[in-house]
Order: sequence, then structure tokens, then C-alpha cells
Amino acid sequence: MTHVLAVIGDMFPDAHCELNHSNPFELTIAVLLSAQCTDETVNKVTADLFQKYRTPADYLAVPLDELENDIKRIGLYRNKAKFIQNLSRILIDEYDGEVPREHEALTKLPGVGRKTANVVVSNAFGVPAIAVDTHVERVSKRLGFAKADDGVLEVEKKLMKLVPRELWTETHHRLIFFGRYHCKAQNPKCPVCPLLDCCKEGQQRMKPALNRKAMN
DNA sequence: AACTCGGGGCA
DNA sequence: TGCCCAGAGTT
Repeated sequence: MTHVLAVIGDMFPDAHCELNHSNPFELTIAVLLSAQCTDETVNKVTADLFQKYRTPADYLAVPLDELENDIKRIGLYRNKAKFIQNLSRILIDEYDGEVPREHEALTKLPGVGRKTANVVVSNAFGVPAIAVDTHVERVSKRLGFAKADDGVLEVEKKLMKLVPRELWTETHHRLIFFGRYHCKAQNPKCPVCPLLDCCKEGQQRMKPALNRKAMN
């Protein structure tokens, strides 16, 4: 695992959270919006969104359909608009308008699941965490850090065991970049992957190509 | 465990 | 055009 992280670190030395934000509240909104779409798409929307809405009260000051329209370029926008207004109400009523720093409290917010809470605590509050999204899950399974039928919680536990706590957040960022830009769901770059010699799945994927070579 | 939300990106 | 996607909630 240490070797793998070092290699990925060389591939993506600047791995970081790609969602544009300038405070915990904006990060929470951005991660919530990022469900099932790329960070790039989210950033296009939040560029204007964060100019118009700066506080929880701002999101409650407009009708639901206006907020829906403001995030319409993102998928699942009806759910997300509702989540944002309900979440804003709770922040005002129960947390003095601030995003709570506790993981438990975060996951109770509408639209905020385990993955979003992990991203918020690690990127906004400096608490070590490994957020397991589909990229981290896929990469972890391909590299053999988790079993194929493990759920996201199981994958998270296994990764945390393999990596010292102070490296959890960095590990999360590296695995995300590796999965997003190299070890992609479709057409992963196995032929040029520096981890091929320690990746069973990659070797398996490369076999047909080797067989074709042998035929020639 | 399966289903739903959904426009954007990519083949 | 058709397919999949940096999730979370409901049934």
C-alpha cells in the first residue's frame, strides 16, 4: 500500500479537492451538488451560485423553483434544491447558521451522507478521513485493497487499516485522482500503468493483448 | 437490495 | 443516440 501511494503520489503530486469553495458551508453545498456528476460541472454552476447565495438564509430567501433553476445544469436538481433549503433551515435553527464540525451531526443533514461528511470534515476541518466514492471503491478493489463484494463502509475500514491516520486525507485525494484520470471505469490506462506489476486486475485485463501479440 | 432522481460528458 | 456518472433517500 505504501508503495502504491508513493507511485500515485508521483503521478499526481498536486492531488487535492477539486470543488471550488471558500468556506465549510460552500464546500458542503458543492459536495452535495456533486452527486452523480463531475466536479467540473459543479464548479461551472457554483461560480454563479456562490455569488448569489452566501449564507443559509440566502438559500431560504428564494422560492424552491428559483433555486432549482439556478442549479438546473446539474442532474438530480430537484432533490438537491430541496436538500439545500432543508439543510439551510436546520443550520439556522440548530447550529447558529454554521456547518457543524462533528461527523455525526453532518450525516444527519439532508443530502449529506457518509461520503459528503467525510469530504467536509477532512477538507474543511482538518479531520483525517477517507471518503469512499465510486472512484475510490473501484480503484481499491482493482488494486486488491478490498474485495469485490465489499460495500463502501467495508472499503473505508480496510483503507483506514492500511494507512496511518495522518495520511487518510492525502490517501483519499490520491486515490480519487488516480481513479478519475488514470484507473478509469472504462478504458483504464493499464498499458501505461506503473502499478501493473502489482495489480492482478490490470494483468488480467492485459492478457488478451498479450495473447494477440503471441499470435503474431 | 433495488429503485429513483437527471443533465452532462463521452463513444 | 445511448450509456454511464466525485450519492443519498425511500420503499
